[in-house]
Amino acid sequence: MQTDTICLGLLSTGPKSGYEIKQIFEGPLSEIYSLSYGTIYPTLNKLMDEKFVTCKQHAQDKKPDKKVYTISKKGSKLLNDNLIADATNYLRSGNFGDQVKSEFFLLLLFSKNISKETVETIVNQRESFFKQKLELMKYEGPLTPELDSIRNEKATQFIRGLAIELIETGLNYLEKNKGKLSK
Amino acid sequence: MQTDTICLGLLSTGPKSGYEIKQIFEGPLSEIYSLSYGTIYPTLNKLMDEKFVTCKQHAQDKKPDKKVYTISKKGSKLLNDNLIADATNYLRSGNFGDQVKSEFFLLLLFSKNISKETVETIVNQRESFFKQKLELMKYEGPLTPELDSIRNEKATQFIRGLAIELIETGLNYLEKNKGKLSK
DNA sequence: GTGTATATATATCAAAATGATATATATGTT
DNA sequence: AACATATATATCATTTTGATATATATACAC
Repeated sequence: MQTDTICLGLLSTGPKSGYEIKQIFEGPLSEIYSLSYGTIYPTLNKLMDEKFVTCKQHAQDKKPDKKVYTISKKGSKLLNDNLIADATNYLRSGNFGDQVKSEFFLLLLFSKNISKETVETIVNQRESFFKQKLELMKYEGPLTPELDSIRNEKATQFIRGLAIELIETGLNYLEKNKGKLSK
Repeated sequence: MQTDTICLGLLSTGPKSGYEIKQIFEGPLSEIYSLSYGTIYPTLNKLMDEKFVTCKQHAQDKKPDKKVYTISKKGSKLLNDNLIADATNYLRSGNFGDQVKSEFFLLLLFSKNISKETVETIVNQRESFFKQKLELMKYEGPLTPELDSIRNEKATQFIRGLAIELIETGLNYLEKNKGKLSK
């Protein structure tokens, strides 16, 4: 799926800034996708040029202007067309797996060449990182309207439930089996 | 971690061709990393130029020559140095999460715009794909020596065990909760 | 028997994405 | 006083992807 479509999809639940789109990929959607600022900002500018989104600049005290993007009718049409094409291509492709890149697991894979103490630190840091992430994932309290519009989506709830189970599975596995690495 | 280091790490368990490196990222390591041919072949050529690997060309009846790469002493030294630096940088970075990109979950996220039947087909295809993958992951029978050298690594066993649990978690979640998507 | 698909194998390259850096300010911490 | 972190956007060299090309064998359907 192109980044255009992803941004339009996120904006279809309510107006957002580039910074907030990035936050979504560091929070509720971090287990299913990621995007860098270097992709998000040029994409939003391109969508603006082609009138798929409109932009309101909010002056803020002493912080850079916040540019909040809203999807246009033309943008909604594009989103719809692109999603139908993407779904068809996905089924045609025959590739139903995800792309994963894990620095953590590569380090474990080649851990023969790394000191035992360093490997232990790496595993411990991973565990506390994901314990914290799990708490954030389970958080039900108030959010900014931008993040709330995503959280309330049926599909987001579905994805969040899965993300929680995947993190718990990974965490339990690490705790039970990490001894096997150093043995 | 640079692609150089990843290729050297895989070659450190035994000589392999570019095609076999790709196979590893489609099989036992697919849940933790991925690389495309467009990255693998140029990297192997670069490693050759700089004498970090040597290459033996095996003529095959009517198939392209198979180029089997072996790590050199110079390459082993580089692997060791790079891994120590990568481990240090990883701990310093504070970013202990993985990078994930899932076309499947993006399609679910934006499934409002996709017909109910198409969404059902997408979910069913995903399920049969991962059921097959699970069987492959659990396979204990004979393998080519190249794939066997990776499978026998302690760390690979560890990663394989986790991959199996993650796939099972994902599969069970889909089966239990897919009804919630269309409701 | 002829077309189609898949598997073995490597190579290349335009287009896309990353990750680092820059800019600017407030707040909190050592 | 120095340093880190959070809010916010922008840019760009380097890296990666994903598609395409080349070549042959096997297997399966029509």
